[in-house]
Amino acid sequence: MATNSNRFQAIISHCKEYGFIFPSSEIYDGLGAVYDYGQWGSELKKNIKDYWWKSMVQLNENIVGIDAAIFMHPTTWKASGHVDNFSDPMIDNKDSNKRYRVDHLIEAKADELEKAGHPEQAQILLNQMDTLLAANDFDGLKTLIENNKIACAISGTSNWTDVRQFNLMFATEFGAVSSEDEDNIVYLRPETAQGIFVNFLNVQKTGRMKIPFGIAQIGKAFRNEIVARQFIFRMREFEQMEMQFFIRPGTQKEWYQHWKEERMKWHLSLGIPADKYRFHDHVKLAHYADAACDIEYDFPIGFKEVEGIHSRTDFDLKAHQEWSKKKMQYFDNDIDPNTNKPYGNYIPYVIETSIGVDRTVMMVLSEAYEEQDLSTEEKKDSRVVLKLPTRFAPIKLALLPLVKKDGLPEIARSIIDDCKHHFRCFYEEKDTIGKRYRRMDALGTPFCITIDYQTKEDNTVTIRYRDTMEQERIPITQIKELVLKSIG
RNA sequence: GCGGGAGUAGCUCAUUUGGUAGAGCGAUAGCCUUCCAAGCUAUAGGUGGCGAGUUCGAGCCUCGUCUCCCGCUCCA
Repeated sequence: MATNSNRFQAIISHCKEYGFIFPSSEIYDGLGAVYDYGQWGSELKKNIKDYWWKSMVQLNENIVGIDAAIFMHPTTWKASGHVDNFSDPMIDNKDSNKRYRVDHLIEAKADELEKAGHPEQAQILLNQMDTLLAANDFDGLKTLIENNKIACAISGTSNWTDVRQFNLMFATEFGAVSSEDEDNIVYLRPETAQGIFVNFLNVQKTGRMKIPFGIAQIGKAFRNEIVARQFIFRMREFEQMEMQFFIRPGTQKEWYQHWKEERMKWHLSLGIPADKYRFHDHVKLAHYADAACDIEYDFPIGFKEVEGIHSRTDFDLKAHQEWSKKKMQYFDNDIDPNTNKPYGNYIPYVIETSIGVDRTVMMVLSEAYEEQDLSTEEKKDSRVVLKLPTRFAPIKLALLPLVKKDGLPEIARSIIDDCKHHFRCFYEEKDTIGKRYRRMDALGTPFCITIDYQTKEDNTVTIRYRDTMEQERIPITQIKELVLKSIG
Protein backbone atom coordinates (compact mmCIF):
# COMPACT_ATOMS: atom_id res chain seq x y z
CA MET A 1 0.00 0.00 0.00
CA ALA A 2 1.23 3.42 -0.90
CA THR A 3 2.34 5.90 1.72
CA ASN A 4 -0.10 8.68 2.48
CA SER A 5 1.72 11.25 0.41
CA ASN A 6 1.99 8.84 -2.49
CA ARG A 7 -1.62 7.91 -2.04
CA PHE A 8 -2.64 11.55 -2.38
CA GLN A 9 -0.55 11.81 -5.56
CA ALA A 10 -2.07 8.62 -6.85
CA ILE A 11 -5.60 9.92 -6.31
CA ILE A 12 -4.81 13.17 -8.12
CA SER A 13 -3.33 11.22 -11.04
CA HIS A 14 -6.25 8.85 -11.08
CA CYS A 15 -8.70 11.77 -11.21
CA LYS A 16 -6.99 13.19 -14.25
CA GLU A 17 -6.37 9.87 -15.94
CA TYR A 18 -9.96 8.72 -15.72
CA GLY A 19 -11.78 11.94 -16.51
CA PHE A 20 -12.78 13.09 -13.03
CA ILE A 21 -10.84 16.31 -12.48
CA PHE A 22 -8.51 18.32 -14.71
CA PRO A 23 -6.41 21.41 -14.00
CA SER A 24 -8.20 24.43 -15.45
CA SER A 25 -7.00 25.70 -18.84
CA GLU A 26 -4.33 23.04 -18.85
CA ILE A 27 -3.27 23.68 -22.45
CA TYR A 28 -2.17 27.13 -21.28
CA ASP A 29 -0.22 25.71 -18.33
CA GLY A 30 -3.19 25.81 -16.01
CA LEU A 31 -4.54 28.48 -13.74
CA GLY A 32 -3.46 28.38 -10.11
CA ALA A 33 -5.77 26.52 -7.79
CA VAL A 34 -8.58 26.28 -10.32
CA TYR A 35 -9.84 22.91 -11.49
CA ASP A 36 -12.41 21.60 -13.94
CA TYR A 37 -14.61 18.59 -13.37
CA GLY A 38 -14.54 16.15 -16.27
CA GLN A 39 -17.11 13.73 -17.59
CA TRP A 40 -17.12 11.46 -14.53
CA GLY A 41 -16.16 14.01 -11.90
CA SER A 42 -19.13 16.18 -12.77
CA GLU A 43 -21.46 13.21 -12.39
CA LEU A 44 -19.93 12.34 -9.04
CA LYS A 45 -20.18 15.93 -7.83
CA LYS A 46 -23.77 16.21 -8.99
CA ASN A 47 -24.68 13.00 -7.18
CA ILE A 48 -23.16 14.32 -3.97
CA LYS A 49 -25.04 17.61 -4.26
CA ASP A 50 -28.29 15.80 -4.98
CA TYR A 51 -27.86 13.63 -1.91
CA TRP A 52 -27.17 16.62 0.31
CA TRP A 53 -30.12 18.54 -1.10
CA LYS A 54 -32.38 15.59 -0.58
CA SER A 55 -31.35 15.05 3.04
CA MET A 56 -31.46 18.73 3.98
CA VAL A 57 -34.33 20.18 1.95
CA GLN A 58 -36.53 17.37 0.73
CA LEU A 59 -36.62 15.46 4.01
CA ASN A 60 -37.12 18.49 6.25
CA GLU A 61 -40.46 20.24 6.01
CA ASN A 62 -39.10 23.35 7.71
CA ILE A 63 -36.11 23.79 5.41
CA VAL A 64 -36.44 25.34 1.97
CA GLY A 65 -33.86 25.97 -0.72
CA ILE A 66 -32.94 29.04 -2.72
CA ASP A 67 -30.44 29.85 -5.44
CA ALA A 68 -29.09 33.36 -4.98
CA ALA A 69 -26.98 35.24 -7.51
CA ILE A 70 -23.21 35.38 -7.21
CA PHE A 71 -23.23 39.16 -7.68
CA MET A 72 -24.60 41.05 -4.72
CA HIS A 73 -24.96 44.68 -3.81
CA PRO A 74 -21.55 45.94 -2.63
CA THR A 75 -22.98 47.07 0.70
CA THR A 76 -23.67 43.42 1.50
CA TRP A 77 -19.97 42.92 2.09
CA LYS A 78 -19.64 45.98 4.25
CA ALA A 79 -22.45 44.67 6.45
CA SER A 80 -20.99 41.18 6.59
CA GLY A 81 -17.60 42.48 7.63
CA HIS A 82 -15.79 41.05 4.62
CA VAL A 83 -14.62 44.41 3.31
CA ASP A 84 -12.97 45.33 6.59
CA ASN A 85 -11.74 41.96 7.67
CA PHE A 86 -10.41 40.80 4.34
CA SER A 87 -8.42 43.84 3.29
CA ASP A 88 -5.77 44.51 5.90
CA PRO A 89 -2.34 45.66 4.79
CA MET A 90 0.21 42.91 5.46
CA ILE A 91 3.98 42.74 5.59
CA ASP A 92 6.39 39.80 5.59
CA ASN A 93 9.66 39.42 7.41
CA LYS A 94 12.13 38.10 4.84
CA ASP A 95 14.23 36.22 7.39
CA SER A 96 11.55 34.36 9.32
CA ASN A 97 9.04 34.39 6.44
CA LYS A 98 6.36 35.31 8.94
CA ARG A 99 3.52 37.48 7.78
CA TYR A 100 2.04 40.20 9.97
CA ARG A 101 -0.86 42.54 9.78
CA VAL A 102 0.76 45.95 9.66
CA ASP A 103 -1.56 47.45 12.27
CA HIS A 104 -0.90 44.56 14.69
CA LEU A 105 2.82 44.94 14.27
CA ILE A 106 2.79 48.66 14.95
CA GLU A 107 0.35 48.36 17.85
CA ALA A 108 2.62 45.78 19.45
CA LYS A 109 5.50 48.24 19.21
CA ALA A 110 3.34 50.97 20.74
CA ASP A 111 2.54 48.65 23.66
CA GLU A 112 6.22 48.05 24.10
CA LEU A 113 6.97 51.77 24.19
CA GLU A 114 4.24 52.37 26.70
CA LYS A 115 5.51 49.66 29.04
CA ALA A 116 9.01 51.10 28.70
CA GLY A 117 7.66 54.40 30.05
CA HIS A 118 7.24 56.34 26.81
CA PRO A 119 3.47 56.72 26.41
CA GLU A 120 3.85 59.92 24.37
CA GLN A 121 6.01 58.19 21.79
CA ALA A 122 3.53 55.33 21.64
CA GLN A 123 0.70 57.73 20.97
CA ILE A 124 2.65 59.55 18.26
CA LEU A 125 3.37 56.23 16.58
CA LEU A 126 -0.28 55.20 16.64
CA ASN A 127 -1.39 58.55 15.30
CA GLN A 128 1.07 58.32 12.45
CA MET A 129 -0.15 54.83 11.68
CA ASP A 130 -3.79 55.90 11.60
CA THR A 131 -3.00 58.73 9.20
CA LEU A 132 -1.09 56.45 6.87
CA LEU A 133 -3.71 53.71 7.02
CA ALA A 134 -6.47 56.15 6.22
CA ALA A 135 -4.49 57.38 3.21
CA ASN A 136 -3.60 53.83 2.12
CA ASP A 137 0.02 54.97 2.08
CA PHE A 138 1.81 51.61 2.03
CA ASP A 139 5.27 53.04 1.37
CA GLY A 140 4.79 55.38 4.30
CA LEU A 141 3.79 52.47 6.54
CA LYS A 142 6.91 50.57 5.62
CA THR A 143 9.05 53.63 6.31
CA LEU A 144 7.30 54.01 9.66
CA ILE A 145 8.11 50.41 10.56
CA GLU A 146 11.71 50.82 9.52
CA ASN A 147 12.20 54.19 11.23
CA ASN A 148 10.89 52.77 14.50
CA LYS A 149 13.15 49.73 14.15
CA ILE A 150 10.25 47.36 14.54
CA ALA A 151 11.62 43.84 14.42
CA CYS A 152 10.10 40.44 13.81
CA ALA A 153 9.53 38.53 17.04
CA ILE A 154 10.94 35.36 15.53
CA SER A 155 13.93 36.39 13.47
CA GLY A 156 14.64 39.56 15.43
CA THR A 157 15.46 41.41 12.21
CA SER A 158 13.87 44.35 10.43
CA ASN A 159 14.31 42.90 6.98
CA TRP A 160 10.81 43.55 5.63
CA THR A 161 9.06 43.16 2.32
CA ASP A 162 6.93 45.97 0.94
CA VAL A 163 3.54 46.46 2.53
CA ARG A 164 0.82 44.84 0.45
CA GLN A 165 -2.88 44.69 0.65
CA PHE A 166 -4.54 41.33 0.34
CA ASN A 167 -8.20 41.45 -0.33
CA LEU A 168 -9.61 37.99 -0.46
CA MET A 169 -12.55 39.12 -2.53
CA PHE A 170 -12.43 39.20 -6.31
CA ALA A 171 -13.62 42.55 -7.59
CA THR A 172 -14.96 43.29 -11.02
CA GLU A 173 -16.80 46.07 -12.78
CA PHE A 174 -20.52 46.09 -12.98
CA GLY A 175 -22.14 47.41 -16.13
CA ALA A 176 -20.55 47.81 -19.52
CA VAL A 177 -19.03 51.23 -18.93
CA SER A 178 -15.59 51.23 -17.43
CA SER A 179 -15.13 53.84 -14.79
CA GLU A 180 -12.97 54.84 -11.87
CA ASP A 181 -16.12 55.27 -9.87
CA GLU A 182 -16.16 52.90 -6.92
CA ASP A 183 -19.90 52.50 -7.29
CA ASN A 184 -19.25 50.29 -10.28
CA ILE A 185 -17.23 47.76 -8.30
CA VAL A 186 -18.93 44.52 -7.38
CA TYR A 187 -17.43 41.46 -5.73
CA LEU A 188 -17.74 37.82 -6.53
CA ARG A 189 -19.27 36.52 -3.32
CA PRO A 190 -16.67 35.10 -0.90
CA GLU A 191 -19.38 32.99 0.76
CA THR A 192 -22.89 31.93 -0.14
CA ALA A 193 -24.38 32.71 3.27
CA GLN A 194 -25.13 36.38 2.60
CA GLY A 195 -27.41 35.41 -0.29
CA ILE A 196 -29.60 33.74 2.29
CA PHE A 197 -29.49 36.55 4.86
CA VAL A 198 -30.50 39.23 2.38
CA ASN A 199 -33.42 37.02 1.31
CA PHE A 200 -34.48 36.19 4.85
CA LEU A 201 -37.60 38.36 4.78
CA ASN A 202 -38.57 37.32 1.25
CA VAL A 203 -38.47 33.63 2.06
CA GLN A 204 -39.93 33.91 5.53
CA LYS A 205 -42.91 35.96 4.36
CA THR A 206 -43.68 34.29 1.02
CA GLY A 207 -43.10 30.82 2.46
CA ARG A 208 -44.94 31.72 5.69
CA MET A 209 -42.05 30.10 7.47
CA LYS A 210 -42.28 29.65 11.22
CA ILE A 211 -39.26 29.66 13.47
CA PRO A 212 -37.37 27.39 13.73
CA PHE A 213 -36.77 27.07 10.00
CA GLY A 214 -33.88 26.80 7.59
CA ILE A 215 -32.87 28.12 4.18
CA ALA A 216 -30.46 26.02 2.18
CA GLN A 217 -28.40 26.76 -0.86
CA ILE A 218 -25.76 25.21 -3.09
CA GLY A 219 -23.54 27.56 -4.99
CA LYS A 220 -20.18 28.88 -6.02
CA ALA A 221 -18.06 31.20 -3.91
CA PHE A 222 -14.75 32.86 -4.70
CA ARG A 223 -11.72 33.73 -2.61
CA ASN A 224 -8.49 35.13 -3.89
CA GLU A 225 -6.42 32.95 -1.57
CA ILE A 226 -2.79 33.84 -1.10
CA VAL A 227 -2.02 30.23 -0.41
CA ALA A 228 -4.28 28.02 -2.46
CA ARG A 229 -3.14 24.46 -2.80
CA GLN A 230 -3.64 20.77 -2.11
CA PHE A 231 -5.59 19.88 -5.21
CA ILE A 232 -9.29 20.68 -4.92
CA PHE A 233 -9.03 21.16 -1.16
CA ARG A 234 -8.43 24.90 -1.35
CA MET A 235 -9.50 26.45 -4.60
CA ARG A 236 -10.04 30.04 -5.62
CA GLU A 237 -13.42 29.12 -7.06
CA PHE A 238 -15.29 26.59 -4.97
CA GLU A 239 -18.75 25.39 -4.20
CA GLN A 240 -20.57 25.33 -0.89
CA MET A 241 -23.63 23.53 0.36
CA GLU A 242 -24.95 25.48 3.27
CA MET A 243 -27.98 25.92 5.40
CA GLN A 244 -28.85 28.80 7.70
CA PHE A 245 -31.22 27.76 10.46
CA PHE A 246 -33.18 30.59 12.06
CA ILE A 247 -34.04 30.23 15.71
CA ARG A 248 -35.29 32.05 18.74
CA PRO A 249 -32.53 33.92 20.63
CA GLY A 250 -31.42 31.97 23.66
CA THR A 251 -31.96 28.58 22.06
CA GLN A 252 -28.72 28.62 20.08
CA LYS A 253 -26.89 26.20 22.35
CA GLU A 254 -29.43 23.40 21.86
CA TRP A 255 -29.74 23.98 18.11
CA TYR A 256 -26.01 24.20 17.68
CA GLN A 257 -25.75 20.83 19.40
CA HIS A 258 -28.65 19.48 17.34
CA TRP A 259 -27.03 20.36 14.03
CA LYS A 260 -23.65 19.08 15.12
CA GLU A 261 -25.25 15.71 15.69
CA GLU A 262 -27.42 15.81 12.56
CA ARG A 263 -24.55 16.69 10.31
CA MET A 264 -22.34 13.97 11.75
CA LYS A 265 -25.14 11.48 11.15
CA TRP A 266 -25.18 12.59 7.54
CA HIS A 267 -21.48 12.02 7.22
CA LEU A 268 -21.73 8.56 8.72
CA SER A 269 -24.56 7.77 6.30
CA LEU A 270 -22.02 8.00 3.50
CA GLY A 271 -20.62 4.72 4.76
CA ILE A 272 -17.48 6.34 6.07
CA PRO A 273 -16.38 4.90 9.43
CA ALA A 274 -16.67 7.12 12.50
CA ASP A 275 -12.96 6.97 13.28
CA LYS A 276 -12.22 8.83 10.06
CA TYR A 277 -14.06 11.84 11.45
CA ARG A 278 -13.55 14.19 14.35
CA PHE A 279 -14.92 17.47 15.60
CA HIS A 280 -12.61 20.38 15.98
CA ASP A 281 -14.03 23.02 18.27
CA HIS A 282 -12.89 26.55 17.56
CA VAL A 283 -11.24 28.37 20.41
CA LYS A 284 -10.67 31.61 18.53
CA LEU A 285 -14.02 32.57 17.07
CA ALA A 286 -14.75 34.54 13.93
CA HIS A 287 -16.25 38.00 14.30
CA TYR A 288 -19.79 36.70 13.75
CA ALA A 289 -19.85 33.55 15.91
CA ASP A 290 -20.49 32.62 19.53
CA ALA A 291 -19.67 28.95 18.99
CA ALA A 292 -18.09 27.12 16.09
CA CYS A 293 -16.68 23.76 15.16
CA ASP A 294 -15.44 21.88 12.14
CA ILE A 295 -16.13 18.35 11.05
CA GLU A 296 -12.78 17.07 9.96
CA TYR A 297 -12.08 14.03 7.82
CA ASP A 298 -8.86 12.06 7.84
CA PHE A 299 -7.64 12.81 4.31
CA PRO A 300 -4.45 11.21 2.97
CA ILE A 301 -2.91 14.59 3.86
CA GLY A 302 -4.24 14.40 7.43
CA PHE A 303 -7.34 15.54 9.28
CA LYS A 304 -8.78 18.54 7.46
CA GLU A 305 -12.00 20.51 7.63
CA VAL A 306 -14.83 19.39 5.40
CA GLU A 307 -17.70 21.18 7.07
CA GLY A 308 -18.13 24.08 9.45
CA ILE A 309 -20.95 24.51 11.94
CA HIS A 310 -21.31 27.99 13.35
CA SER A 311 -23.58 29.66 15.81
CA ARG A 312 -23.71 33.04 14.07
CA THR A 313 -25.97 34.75 16.61
CA ASP A 314 -27.94 37.64 15.08
CA PHE A 315 -24.75 39.20 13.75
CA ASP A 316 -25.63 39.04 10.07
CA LEU A 317 -29.32 39.96 10.19
CA LYS A 318 -28.60 42.76 12.61
CA ALA A 319 -25.83 44.12 10.41
CA HIS A 320 -28.10 44.03 7.37
CA GLN A 321 -30.82 45.77 9.34
CA GLU A 322 -28.40 48.55 10.22
CA TRP A 323 -26.96 49.00 6.75
CA SER A 324 -30.19 48.56 4.80
CA LYS A 325 -32.52 50.25 7.30
CA LYS A 326 -34.96 47.38 6.77
CA LYS A 327 -36.26 45.62 9.83
CA MET A 328 -35.04 42.04 9.91
CA GLN A 329 -37.59 41.08 12.49
CA TYR A 330 -39.74 38.07 13.03
CA PHE A 331 -42.93 38.11 15.05
CA ASP A 332 -43.14 34.99 17.18
CA ASN A 333 -46.71 34.08 18.16
CA ASP A 334 -45.69 31.15 20.33
CA ILE A 335 -46.39 31.61 24.00
CA ASP A 336 -43.47 32.12 26.30
CA PRO A 337 -44.28 29.91 29.37
CA ASN A 338 -42.47 32.36 31.66
CA THR A 339 -44.67 35.33 30.79
CA ASN A 340 -47.72 33.61 29.26
CA LYS A 341 -47.41 36.06 26.40
CA PRO A 342 -46.11 35.66 22.83
CA TYR A 343 -42.37 35.88 22.38
CA GLY A 344 -43.05 38.82 20.07
CA ASN A 345 -40.62 40.62 17.76
CA TYR A 346 -36.98 39.74 17.58
CA ILE A 347 -34.11 39.33 15.18
CA PRO A 348 -33.61 35.56 14.89
CA TYR A 349 -30.38 33.85 15.81
CA VAL A 350 -28.74 31.63 13.25
CA ILE A 351 -27.04 28.25 13.22
CA GLU A 352 -25.09 27.67 10.03
CA THR A 353 -23.96 24.38 8.54
CA SER A 354 -21.62 24.89 5.63
CA ILE A 355 -19.92 22.08 3.77
CA GLY A 356 -17.50 22.32 0.87
CA VAL A 357 -18.73 20.42 -2.18
CA ASP A 358 -15.26 19.99 -3.60
CA ARG A 359 -13.89 18.88 -0.26
CA THR A 360 -16.68 16.35 -0.03
CA VAL A 361 -15.80 15.08 -3.50
CA MET A 362 -12.21 14.74 -2.38
CA MET A 363 -13.30 12.99 0.81
CA VAL A 364 -15.49 10.52 -1.07
CA LEU A 365 -12.70 9.83 -3.55
CA SER A 366 -10.11 9.42 -0.80
CA GLU A 367 -12.35 6.97 0.98
CA ALA A 368 -13.17 5.04 -2.19
CA TYR A 369 -9.73 4.80 -3.77
CA GLU A 370 -8.06 1.45 -3.31
CA GLU A 371 -5.06 -0.22 -4.89
CA GLN A 372 -5.33 -3.99 -4.66
CA ASP A 373 -2.72 -6.65 -5.21
CA LEU A 374 -4.43 -9.64 -6.82
CA SER A 375 -1.31 -11.61 -7.59
CA THR A 376 -1.40 -15.39 -7.50
CA GLU A 377 1.47 -17.85 -7.69
CA GLU A 378 1.06 -18.02 -11.46
CA LYS A 379 0.99 -14.33 -12.29
CA LYS A 380 1.21 -10.84 -10.91
CA ASP A 381 -1.95 -8.82 -11.00
CA SER A 382 -3.36 -5.69 -9.45
CA ARG A 383 -6.27 -3.34 -9.82
CA VAL A 384 -7.32 0.16 -8.85
CA VAL A 385 -10.90 0.30 -7.68
CA LEU A 386 -13.09 3.18 -6.57
CA LYS A 387 -15.43 1.75 -3.96
CA LEU A 388 -17.96 4.55 -4.32
CA PRO A 389 -21.40 4.19 -2.78
CA THR A 390 -23.74 3.28 -5.65
CA ARG A 391 -25.65 6.53 -5.26
CA PHE A 392 -22.46 8.52 -5.94
CA ALA A 393 -21.02 6.36 -8.73
CA PRO A 394 -20.94 8.24 -12.07
CA ILE A 395 -21.92 5.05 -13.88
CA LYS A 396 -24.22 2.61 -12.12
CA LEU A 397 -24.30 -0.22 -14.60
CA ALA A 398 -22.00 -1.39 -17.42
CA LEU A 399 -23.31 -3.63 -20.20
CA LEU A 400 -20.64 -5.85 -21.68
CA PRO A 401 -21.48 -8.34 -24.46
CA LEU A 402 -18.99 -11.17 -24.29
CA VAL A 403 -18.54 -10.98 -28.05
CA LYS A 404 -19.61 -8.22 -30.39
CA LYS A 405 -21.66 -10.38 -32.75
CA ASP A 406 -24.38 -13.00 -32.88
CA GLY A 407 -26.96 -10.63 -31.45
CA LEU A 408 -25.30 -10.14 -28.05
CA PRO A 409 -24.75 -6.36 -28.51
CA GLU A 410 -28.44 -6.01 -29.35
CA ILE A 411 -29.45 -7.64 -26.08
CA ALA A 412 -27.12 -5.28 -24.19
CA ARG A 413 -28.64 -2.28 -25.96
CA SER A 414 -32.15 -3.35 -25.08
CA ILE A 415 -31.21 -3.59 -21.40
CA ILE A 416 -29.74 -0.08 -21.58
CA ASP A 417 -32.95 1.21 -23.17
CA ASP A 418 -34.87 -0.21 -20.25
CA CYS A 419 -32.58 1.25 -17.58
CA LYS A 420 -31.30 4.58 -18.93
CA HIS A 421 -34.27 6.57 -17.72
CA HIS A 422 -33.48 5.54 -14.16
CA PHE A 423 -29.69 5.68 -13.96
CA ARG A 424 -26.52 6.10 -15.99
CA CYS A 425 -25.50 3.04 -18.03
CA PHE A 426 -22.36 2.40 -20.01
CA TYR A 427 -21.85 0.16 -23.03
CA GLU A 428 -18.50 -1.42 -23.91
CA GLU A 429 -17.67 -4.15 -26.41
CA LYS A 430 -13.96 -3.50 -26.94
CA ASP A 431 -11.21 -5.69 -25.45
CA THR A 432 -11.33 -8.77 -23.29
CA ILE A 433 -13.91 -9.03 -20.58
CA GLY A 434 -11.32 -8.83 -17.79
CA LYS A 435 -9.94 -5.60 -19.15
CA ARG A 436 -13.40 -4.10 -19.34
CA TYR A 437 -14.11 -5.07 -15.73
CA ARG A 438 -10.95 -3.34 -14.58
CA ARG A 439 -11.74 -0.17 -16.48
CA MET A 440 -15.13 -0.08 -14.79
CA ASP A 441 -13.46 -0.66 -11.38
CA ALA A 442 -11.31 2.40 -11.97
CA LEU A 443 -14.40 4.51 -12.61
CA GLY A 444 -16.22 3.09 -9.61
CA THR A 445 -19.00 1.34 -11.52
CA PRO A 446 -20.61 -0.99 -8.97
CA PHE A 447 -22.25 -3.45 -11.38
CA CYS A 448 -21.17 -5.04 -14.65
CA ILE A 449 -23.51 -7.19 -16.72
CA THR A 450 -22.08 -9.71 -19.18
CA ILE A 451 -24.26 -11.01 -21.98
CA ASP A 452 -23.23 -14.40 -23.40
CA TYR A 453 -24.69 -17.14 -25.57
CA GLN A 454 -26.68 -18.61 -22.71
CA THR A 455 -28.49 -15.27 -22.45
CA LYS A 456 -30.08 -15.97 -25.82
CA GLU A 457 -31.50 -19.21 -24.50
CA ASP A 458 -32.74 -18.43 -21.00
CA ASN A 459 -32.62 -14.59 -20.65
CA THR A 460 -30.12 -14.67 -17.82
CA VAL A 461 -26.90 -12.71 -17.56
CA THR A 462 -23.80 -12.67 -15.40
CA ILE A 463 -23.66 -9.84 -12.90
CA ARG A 464 -20.24 -9.03 -11.54
CA TYR A 465 -19.84 -7.02 -8.34
CA ARG A 466 -17.15 -4.37 -8.19
CA ASP A 467 -16.12 -4.72 -4.55
CA THR A 468 -16.02 -8.50 -4.20
CA MET A 469 -15.35 -9.32 -7.87
CA GLU A 470 -17.86 -12.11 -7.43
CA GLN A 471 -20.23 -13.11 -10.20
CA GLU A 472 -23.64 -14.67 -10.30
CA ARG A 473 -26.27 -15.48 -12.84
CA ILE A 474 -29.53 -13.50 -12.67
CA PRO A 475 -32.51 -13.00 -14.99
CA ILE A 476 -32.46 -9.85 -17.11
CA THR A 477 -35.73 -8.80 -15.49
CA GLN A 478 -34.04 -8.40 -12.09
CA ILE A 479 -31.25 -6.06 -13.18
CA LYS A 480 -33.04 -2.73 -12.91
CA GLU A 481 -34.52 -3.45 -9.48
CA LEU A 482 -31.20 -4.65 -8.14
CA VAL A 483 -29.44 -1.42 -9.13
CA LEU A 484 -32.27 0.83 -7.94
CA LYS A 485 -32.29 -0.93 -4.59
CA SER A 486 -28.56 -0.35 -4.21
CA ILE A 487 -28.99 3.36 -4.97
CA GLY A 488 -31.44 3.45 -2.07
C1' G B 1 4.33 34.94 -0.14
C1' C B 2 9.00 32.21 1.77
C1' G B 3 11.83 27.55 1.94
C1' G B 4 12.42 22.36 -0.25
C1' G B 5 11.38 18.91 -4.51
C1' A B 6 9.65 18.02 -9.53
C1' G B 7 8.39 18.93 -15.03
C1' U B 8 10.91 14.20 -21.65
C1' A B 9 4.40 10.65 -25.86
C1' G B 10 -2.19 10.04 -22.57
C1' C B 11 0.65 7.07 -18.29
C1' U B 12 5.46 4.97 -16.13
C1' C B 13 10.24 5.90 -17.41
C1' A B 14 15.06 5.62 -20.50
C1' U B 15 18.67 8.52 -23.57
C1' U B 16 27.01 6.85 -21.26
C1' U B 17 31.43 13.25 -20.24
C1' G B 18 26.35 18.62 -24.47
C1' G B 19 26.24 15.69 -31.02
C1' U B 20 19.44 16.35 -34.73
C1' A B 21 14.52 11.42 -28.71
C1' G B 22 13.42 5.64 -27.45
C1' A B 23 10.73 1.57 -24.77
C1' G B 24 6.68 -0.64 -22.20
C1' C B 25 1.76 0.23 -21.12
C1' G B 26 -2.33 2.99 -23.01
C1' A B 27 -5.23 4.92 -27.40
C1' U B 28 -7.34 4.11 -32.42
C1' A B 29 -8.55 0.53 -36.54
C1' G B 30 -8.76 -4.55 -37.81
C1' C B 31 -8.14 -9.97 -36.68
C1' C B 32 -9.35 -13.56 -32.71
C1' U B 33 -14.07 -14.79 -29.53
C1' U B 34 -11.87 -15.87 -24.80
C1' C B 35 -16.12 -14.48 -17.81
C1' C B 36 -11.13 -10.77 -14.29
C1' A B 37 -5.74 -6.10 -17.20
C1' A B 38 -0.24 -8.46 -20.41
C1' G B 39 -3.02 -13.38 -28.24
C1' C B 40 -1.84 -11.14 -33.39
C1' U B 41 -1.33 -6.96 -37.13
C1' A B 42 -1.26 -1.93 -38.43
C1' U B 43 -1.62 3.33 -37.29
C1' A B 44 -1.40 7.83 -34.73
C1' G B 45 0.98 10.79 -30.60
C1' G B 46 6.87 14.75 -28.48
C1' U B 47 9.52 22.52 -31.50
C1' G B 48 12.00 17.70 -24.20
C1' G B 49 6.73 23.02 -19.35
C1' C B 50 7.68 27.98 -21.63
C1' G B 51 11.40 32.02 -22.81
C1' A B 52 16.25 33.75 -23.15
C1' G B 53 21.70 32.95 -22.77
C1' U B 54 26.54 30.19 -23.41
C1' U B 55 28.10 26.93 -27.65
C1' C B 56 29.63 25.14 -34.32
C1' G B 57 25.72 22.29 -31.74
C1' A B 58 21.42 22.21 -25.56
C1' G B 59 16.58 17.32 -23.05
C1' C B 60 21.56 17.70 -20.61
C1' C B 61 25.20 23.88 -18.66
C1' U B 62 23.38 29.22 -16.86
C1' C B 63 19.40 32.71 -15.87
C1' G B 64 14.33 33.94 -15.90
C1' U B 65 9.31 32.38 -15.91
C1' C B 66 4.92 29.06 -15.41
C1' U B 67 2.67 24.83 -13.22
C1' C B 68 2.37 20.90 -9.62
C1' C B 69 3.74 18.50 -4.84
C1' C B 70 5.64 19.05 0.55
C1' G B 71 6.26 22.50 4.98
C1' C B 72 4.49 27.58 7.54
C1' U B 73 -0.85 30.37 7.82
C1' C B 74 -6.15 30.73 7.08
C1' C B 75 -10.49 28.79 5.73
C1' A B 76 -15.34 25.64 2.96
